[in-house]
Amino acid sequence: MRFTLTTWNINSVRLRIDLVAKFLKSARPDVLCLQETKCTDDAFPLKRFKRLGYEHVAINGQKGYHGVAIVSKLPFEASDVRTFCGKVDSRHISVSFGEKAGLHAPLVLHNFYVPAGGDIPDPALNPKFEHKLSFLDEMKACEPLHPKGADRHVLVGDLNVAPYENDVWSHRQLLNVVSHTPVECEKLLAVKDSGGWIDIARQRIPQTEKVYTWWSYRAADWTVGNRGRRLDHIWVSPALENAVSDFRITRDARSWERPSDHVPVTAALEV
DNA sequence: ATGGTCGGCAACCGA
Repeated sequence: MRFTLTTWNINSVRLRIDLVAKFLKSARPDVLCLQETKCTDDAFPLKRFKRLGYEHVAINGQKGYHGVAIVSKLPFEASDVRTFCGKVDSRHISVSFGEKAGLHAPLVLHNFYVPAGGDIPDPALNPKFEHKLSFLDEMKACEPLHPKGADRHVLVGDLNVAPYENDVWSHRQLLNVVSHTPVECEKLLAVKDSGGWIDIARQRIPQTEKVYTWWSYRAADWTVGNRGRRLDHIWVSPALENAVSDFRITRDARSWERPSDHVPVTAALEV
């Protein structure tokens, strides 16, 4: 069975619901993981998703900030929410798929929105950067993010870190810019390695090739110089390493009308 | 070298 999923930081699901609909009508992933929905659960545009054929929805929203959701054509067995760093921020939601979705074995999907970390890359001066580093440390220590041998787990989201040299437009110029500083890159890779996760973008695209999923709003023309970063990730557990049959970044979405600064990232898994 | 733009929500905060 082919299982397709997309992760997309939508930067307000209510404002951009028409863009989401446009994407879903064309790409038709089984599952869409959203970050920065920026609304409470009762304000989430449920009906619109249901009309689009995404009847199964798990939401962890909050007013004005953050917020994550998983919308799906396939039914879940269960969903769960975790908190990090002793805050109530809505930055995680997970669901499990199984028999109801037609799967012969369970598949667990985690959707994360890691703190951006503010501007100053010094945890002593910037509490937001300190929060980001602590969040990554807690992810590393989080037992459910350590899949065992045959576990079929997927972790996606806006992880707000571009860990490798060619995940940013200029490694040299971004070394001291939050999202690509050595300390946070090391911590993100420690999360990945502690769970044995496989970063499927880099499984499928050579490390020598530039790959981006985000382009800043702070440029008159985002295409000039192609100054992007790879902040959005899809990781799979070792049991799914050979199950990945497709990976794509919908770069066009950055030029849609009133776009998010992030674009959809999609994978297909043979499960 | 610096500042540049968004969205939420109604003055700035977070990104």
